[in-house]
Amino acid sequence: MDRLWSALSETHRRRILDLLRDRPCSVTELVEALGLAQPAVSKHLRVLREAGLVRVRIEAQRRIYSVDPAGIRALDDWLTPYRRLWNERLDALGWHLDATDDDPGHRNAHHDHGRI
Amino acid sequence: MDRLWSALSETHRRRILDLLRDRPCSVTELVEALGLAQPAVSKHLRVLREAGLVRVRIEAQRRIYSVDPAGIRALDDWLTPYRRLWNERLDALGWHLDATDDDPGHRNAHHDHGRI
DNA sequence: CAGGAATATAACCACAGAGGCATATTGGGG
DNA sequence: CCCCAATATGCCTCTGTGGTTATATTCCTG
Repeated sequence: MDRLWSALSETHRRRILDLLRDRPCSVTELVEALGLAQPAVSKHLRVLREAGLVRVRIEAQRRIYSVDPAGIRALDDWLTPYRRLWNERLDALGWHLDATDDDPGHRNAHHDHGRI
Repeated sequence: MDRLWSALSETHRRRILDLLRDRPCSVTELVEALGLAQPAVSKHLRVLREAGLVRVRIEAQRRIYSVDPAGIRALDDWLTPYRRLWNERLDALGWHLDATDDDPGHRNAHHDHGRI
């Protein structure tokens, strides 16, 4: 878990994920997109790989990297218990009940946060 | 956004969030729970606050900290475009459709991941 | 109003990690 | 088989940051 977070804490690595979300890329492509030296990018990719956030497919001398859903999944799992929390608070405070809400039934739940 | 991730990259800070998710706590309570020195905890709390992850309520000399949904919300938003991705991959590969799935209707859904 | 409890801030130290350059490695093409 | 292209790894440096101790601040209590 620690690896996951520390991998994601870096701007360039999040940028890499953004790029890979679009389409799988070779290292060279990423180097060009990021404006970093190639070794730096390779290192970032290593970190991302060890965190379960990207995968490699070897294709001749090219390494084609793509997002590994496992890592994202882990992050989502971590987030789950908190999501409940912010749903409660949102309607408790009468905030923006926008359309991005996945779970429409929840906002009507009787929120008795009795322990506070 | 950078602040958010760097705040979350630290184990103790994530632990603090875990604790606060249960109930709001004073600094001293957190100090005891974490086994860290008080100044260290105060610094972590500062970082979490500036990242929009916790809030403070002043109560006499006590500072009562609690989770600020805003930060969690931001993280969730970041995750959104990726969630689509791993949904596609999961059923494309016929992976573990375990019981942790929040959305029971989904696993039976006819998964036409037409765009990949 | 003095004393102490609760918390924040400052100064300092130590270590992790991000970046750069040089080099090793691997695979393909002439 | 040799050379080049693509990528990884090693080594070094430097900045960022987490931890500690000491001190400032704030507010209740006797």
